[in-house]
Amino acid sequence: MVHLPEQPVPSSPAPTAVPTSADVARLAGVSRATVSYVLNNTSAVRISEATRRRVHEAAEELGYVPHAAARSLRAGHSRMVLMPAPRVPVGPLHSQFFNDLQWALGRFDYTVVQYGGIGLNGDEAARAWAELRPVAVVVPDGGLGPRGVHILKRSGARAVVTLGPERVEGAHALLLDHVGVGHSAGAHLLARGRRRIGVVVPGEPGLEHFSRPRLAGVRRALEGTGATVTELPLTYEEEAAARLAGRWRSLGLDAVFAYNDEYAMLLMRALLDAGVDIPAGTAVVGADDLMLGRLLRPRLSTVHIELPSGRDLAELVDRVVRDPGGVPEVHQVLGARVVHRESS
Amino acid sequence: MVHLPEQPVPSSPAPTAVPTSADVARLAGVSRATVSYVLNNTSAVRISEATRRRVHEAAEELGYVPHAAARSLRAGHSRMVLMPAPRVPVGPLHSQFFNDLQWALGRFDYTVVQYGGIGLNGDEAARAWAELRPVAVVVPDGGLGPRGVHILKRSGARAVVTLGPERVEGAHALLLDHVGVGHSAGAHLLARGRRRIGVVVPGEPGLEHFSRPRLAGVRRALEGTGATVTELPLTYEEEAAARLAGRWRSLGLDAVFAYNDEYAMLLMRALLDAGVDIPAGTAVVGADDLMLGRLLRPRLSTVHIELPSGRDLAELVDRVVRDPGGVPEVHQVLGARVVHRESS
DNA sequence: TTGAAAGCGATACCAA
DNA sequence: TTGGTATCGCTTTCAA
Repeated sequence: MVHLPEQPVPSSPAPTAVPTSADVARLAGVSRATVSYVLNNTSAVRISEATRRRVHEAAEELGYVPHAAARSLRAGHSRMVLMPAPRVPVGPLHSQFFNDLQWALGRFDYTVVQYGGIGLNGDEAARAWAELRPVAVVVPDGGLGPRGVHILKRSGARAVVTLGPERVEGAHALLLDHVGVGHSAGAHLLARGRRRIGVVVPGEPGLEHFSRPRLAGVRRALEGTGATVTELPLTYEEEAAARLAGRWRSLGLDAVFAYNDEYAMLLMRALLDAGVDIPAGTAVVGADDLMLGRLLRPRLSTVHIELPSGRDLAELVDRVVRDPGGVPEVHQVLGARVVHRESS
Repeated sequence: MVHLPEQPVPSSPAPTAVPTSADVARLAGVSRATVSYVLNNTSAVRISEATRRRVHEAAEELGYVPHAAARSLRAGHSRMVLMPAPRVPVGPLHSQFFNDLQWALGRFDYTVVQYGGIGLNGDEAARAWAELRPVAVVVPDGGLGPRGVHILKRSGARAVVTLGPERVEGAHALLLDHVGVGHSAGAHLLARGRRRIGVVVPGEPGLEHFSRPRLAGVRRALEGTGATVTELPLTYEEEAAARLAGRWRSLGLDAVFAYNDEYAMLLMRALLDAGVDIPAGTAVVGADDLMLGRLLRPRLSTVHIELPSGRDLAELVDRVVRDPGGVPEVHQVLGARVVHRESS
């Protein structure tokens, strides 16, 4: 490819290059060093008030904004915390969590960047993230293996924290115990006298990381009780739910753990439309404890999930960044407890 | 602050510094230039197969990952598209849109970064974004003024696209016509014979950018018809909805536009619990056309909102980046159309 | 109090 | 085919 000279046809009013500290220095009639001192309020050096003013005015006039890449290149480190964007449609819980985390890390003077490594998988993605030289990486779902962790650390990441169902060698882990979610639901249904329990498994790709452990949890809760588990594949569509509801009686189930509240709402609607009595005929339990569960009739029983607070995670990140030497910590952070309402 | 020598107490197995292309060159016994040629597959230069292999092996062995900041510093530009994270809790529509956009821009070989300028406001935020020297910026809600646009452009952003209810001087705009959303709802309710129309205004801060125009749209639809508009402040809580429903009869309304589907669900539940007949007594219309609306009984009428496709926006961004000279484009991108179901 | 200059990591020109 | 080297923008030591 041939690079033409910059701005072959200057169509903008002022196709001027973006101002650098050298430009500011020139305009203020000082050296670049002085500009840096003034703009960063370097305390180790005293600059006369007059010079200060001149520099500030020059910077203002030029619309000077420092170049973050150059700065961190020089500094040898940044305060960027990278959080790869999850590739599955994220629920309100997750959004909320991300906002919290962002805010909390901001309090520690970190900058959170959400970066989409779409299309990349495994180590490819880790490499792409490593190029940004983040000081820490918080990885939501299971898209990172031990090799990825190694790559990130090798590239200077002082903290790698995974946030998912299982720990990853070398990284600190906040274990989101989805098995426990399923287990709670299963135990609850069992305690309510249910014996033939369906478990919704979303058909949407990318949700296996959550749905598999939840299913396993139900299984575990039912072990040795004689109660049975039936997998119920279901995509998030009305027709799919209607089809499932249509053959409900033939399934002979007396309860269903519907993966989460949204699937529960979908399925419950279809079941009611099909004349299934809830909870008398079939008990329904969701998960996530969203507002909508309280608005349904019958009110939806659900598994309340306690995500780690953004503050806690931010503190962990900061602690590890300051002392990266320690042994990877593993925290169980997902408190699962059943909120019993009317549907079970 | 005193900088101790790196790694005072090497607790990790190999506290080695992060490898640079110079390290790779040394290990492979070639120059840094050669390393660069090989790793970037520079076509303008031919490197012997043997050298290629040595370089690749060295890079592999060291776990070398290029330094994005250094690269873009040298190159003088990056392909980063910055999208400031919205500061309000984002709905499923928005998440979906962001994912689309990310994917679509990825097709053009851009990299999307979502950056949280939490706590900063106005020009402060713009300056923070400008420090990253993105080639383009896509700003979701109204957090950017003409000054901000100027700062970004001055810092090398070739495309600034706002995505919100009103255009911003100097930036390309995708006008999300929330007035039209309200207008559709109002016109629909009017056509259904309703005359005293309530409009829910969410109490949550940060939603005014959307709720005000929607309200204004309803007002406009009713102009000169004799029908009346009543503002209904409502926070997203069951108790608030119950209180509102409790004084419903005294309000004397025969219809309500509930801001969006989620607020509609909340309010509709409260109204039904209070014995209000829907739609006979009061018609309810939501917006966003979420799945949940179809699952409610009565089925929720809603305003379907057509967001711009990620592809379209990506194309706009790419086009403007390639030719930044043009006059800012303004696109109406929000197709609003009523989906009539049972609640109205 | 200010300036000159080295250097962070990668790339691309020009020589060899 | 490969290597030396200037350069991007910024910070920071060292000298003046």
